[in-house]
Amino acid sequence: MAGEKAHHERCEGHGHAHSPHSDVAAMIERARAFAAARKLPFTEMRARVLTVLAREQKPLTAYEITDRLSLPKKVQAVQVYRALDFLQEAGCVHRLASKASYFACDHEHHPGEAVVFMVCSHCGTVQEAPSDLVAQGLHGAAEHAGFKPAHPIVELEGECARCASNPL
Amino acid sequence: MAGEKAHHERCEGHGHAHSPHSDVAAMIERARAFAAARKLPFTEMRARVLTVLAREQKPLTAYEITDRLSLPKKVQAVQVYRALDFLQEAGCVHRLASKASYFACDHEHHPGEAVVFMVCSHCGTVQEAPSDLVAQGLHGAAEHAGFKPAHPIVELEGECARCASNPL
DNA sequence: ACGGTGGTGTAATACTATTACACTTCCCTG
DNA sequence: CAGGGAAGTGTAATAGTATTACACCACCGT
Repeated sequence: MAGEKAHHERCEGHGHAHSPHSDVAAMIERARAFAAARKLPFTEMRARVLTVLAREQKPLTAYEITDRLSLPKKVQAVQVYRALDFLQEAGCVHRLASKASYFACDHEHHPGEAVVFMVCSHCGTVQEAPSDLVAQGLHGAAEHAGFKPAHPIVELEGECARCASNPL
Repeated sequence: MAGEKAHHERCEGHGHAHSPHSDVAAMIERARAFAAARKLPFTEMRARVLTVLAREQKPLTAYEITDRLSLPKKVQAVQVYRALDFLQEAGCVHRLASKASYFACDHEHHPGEAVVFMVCSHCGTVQEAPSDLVAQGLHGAAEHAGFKPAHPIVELEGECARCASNPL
């Protein structure tokens, strides 16, 4: 558990989904840098989708994003999906498989890392936490099965600290 | 890793998704026992859905199951979803969140256990492997965040041993 | 000017999952 | 054994998620 703890320490600041909105501008900047590095344009649509997600604490479905962007002019879901594809490749947005929804992420992920998405079933917020133990477990299971691992999905449904203490 | 290995040993026989079809009858029997324990009927629809999944090595979508069951008489998706709900509660079927599909599982899962679903991106088969390390990692991440864990989803996309050795 | 890569806008469609309701079966209990 | 309730079925309709197709546009390099 020692390595685990150290890892958490190193990553402190992560997962505080309730903080105001952790610097939307910085997230935009990160996406812009990714685009520049690949010589791809960081278009207005991409910026608008990322901004909507970055302002929200909770994951949104593609259609919820579509609705929020449909003023002043109606936007089609397919446009949002295209932007989401880009933003996911950029690592700025993750898809929550269990809810078919998307949320912004404000920090880098490293290859080989396993990140746990903790989803509150009460308020819907997501906290991310990297876990070396989970990564080792995945690696071990794969090795034992002769399986060549690529992309892990680790989601944990439960109740966040805030909701547990605010019975409401 | 010692505990991990022991766990694997104890569970040997798991995850051999390629074996003929690991005793459809036994899976039916397990579902029947679950139904009996709850004094619920193990109906024909439930048996048909489970049989289709148990014969298949790969996950199927609800609509693929619907198609397979639509002879001699057309079946509606909602009937399949109802049977799937029951079978999931019985622990005989799992949902693969990353693919929105369902597959049969021929062994018991224990509370607190974390099971990795290894999904081959080439042939689509799923192998299951419980991992104590993953369970510990999830628990640790949750504890660190003050998060009360309920239901974990752990899926690992990659290439299975068979596909890796059969380049085709 | 030209061609190519990549994005946009629009429409249509495919795929996944749920709700609603009328009807039946079974059990159990009074 | 009539009545009532829990649980399932069959059917139709609808909600929600994601993709395909295509015509057009903007930028970049030549």
